[in-house]
Amino acid sequence: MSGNLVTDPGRATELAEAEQPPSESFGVTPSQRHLSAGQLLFREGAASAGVYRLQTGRVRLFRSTPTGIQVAMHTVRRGELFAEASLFSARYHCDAVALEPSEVLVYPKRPLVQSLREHPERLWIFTAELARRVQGLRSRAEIKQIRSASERVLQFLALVCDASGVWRQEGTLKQLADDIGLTHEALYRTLARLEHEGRIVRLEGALRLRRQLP
Amino acid sequence: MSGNLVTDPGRATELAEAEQPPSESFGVTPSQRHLSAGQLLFREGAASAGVYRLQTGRVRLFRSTPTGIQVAMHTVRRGELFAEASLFSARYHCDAVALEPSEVLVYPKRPLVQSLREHPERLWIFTAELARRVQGLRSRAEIKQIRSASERVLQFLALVCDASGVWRQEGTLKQLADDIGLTHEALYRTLARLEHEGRIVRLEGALRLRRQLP
DNA sequence: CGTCACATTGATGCCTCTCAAAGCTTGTGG
DNA sequence: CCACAAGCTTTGAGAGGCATCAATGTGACG
Repeated sequence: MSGNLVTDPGRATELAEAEQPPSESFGVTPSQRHLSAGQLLFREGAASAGVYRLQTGRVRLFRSTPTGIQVAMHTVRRGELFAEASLFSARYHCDAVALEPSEVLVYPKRPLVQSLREHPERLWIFTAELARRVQGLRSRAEIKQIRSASERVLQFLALVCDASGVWRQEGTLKQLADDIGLTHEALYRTLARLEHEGRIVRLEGALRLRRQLP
Repeated sequence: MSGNLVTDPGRATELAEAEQPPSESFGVTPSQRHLSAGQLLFREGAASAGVYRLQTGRVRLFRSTPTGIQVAMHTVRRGELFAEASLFSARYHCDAVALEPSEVLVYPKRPLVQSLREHPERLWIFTAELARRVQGLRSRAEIKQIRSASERVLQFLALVCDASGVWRQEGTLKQLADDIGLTHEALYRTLARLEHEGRIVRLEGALRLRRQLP
């Protein structure tokens, strides 16, 4: 029944949102936009203009609360789609600010909505990407809930490694530390300890998880 | 263009996934299923049978990793839809186990996919719910990243309170502690301290955030 | 009235953050 | 080709904060 429109993201991609292939344009040709550090992309309450995909740099979503506090909602990662909810709402629900010089793709709202409406199979693909993102966010949240640094690292590796237990790092270990919510010092110490305990092996630009003996 | 199909979830619901109204059936009549504590709902690799909504109890999603470790992917909350990704995949990507006696609604896959395919407006609503969930998960993840217990509580309150700064608690404080990733002791202490410092007011079944003077 | 779960407070210890410093790699410019 | 800067990597010392264990109070419910 599902036929050729079924998209199976596979197992290894769930935490690797940032590594997804350029992916669909959903029938819309996006325009590119450059943001300098500190520049505002959109403001809470403004009419929603579209959906964005971050190509390079970093963008943070803020929300101003009734009591005047600014709450960070999310820090967008490279390759990630954001402000999807603006498709279903007339206005943005948060501010978006570039933390560094950044490049974003803009999918203008009207054409995108029209495209998704007129081509249900595109909407299906869009929905599939959202469902995948929900999965990824859930596992990420679960990982960050773990208190122990070593347990957190081990579970992260278990989740993203391939069949032979190897995880090939994309960026720096410092970035990894940030990803899993540790300071870089804590991560370095933890990796050193785990290797000393024989639970992982450190390779050139990669980590290998060793199967524990019972 | 978007017309009457646009669904605007509003501001206050983003962290309150569990409090969403019974919501759509997406054109499918779900069946109910009871799970006893420890019972397996579905297993990784099994043919995906449908999508679920947890009514009462607790369900946890696990994943067996290549190295044999079990990783907790997510703990489902009351009212939450889960296993949505199974719509786009032939097989489940994780195990689902009831932690307590639980009631789930089952939306069988075939009819649901057919319904969503034949009625794009239902798919649109389904997508909107997913987009909302992405928002909610993001803010929740951001909240949990905050180290300081008092900051975490304050940001949570700032995010979910109404215009007058009041948050009406739905369950127990113990549940709140679990939601925001604190032990209940730490939460009680934090609330006591925040009230003593004059930053919040504790009401009957509610908390009020006091606007800070500059 | 007894049980059970939530609410609250106390004492202790461990773990991670923080600050600090040094080695190492990479890139740039003179 | 060398020197310098910048960022990542690594290790050290100290402290603060939250988890943990423990005990008591309190309210609901049968």
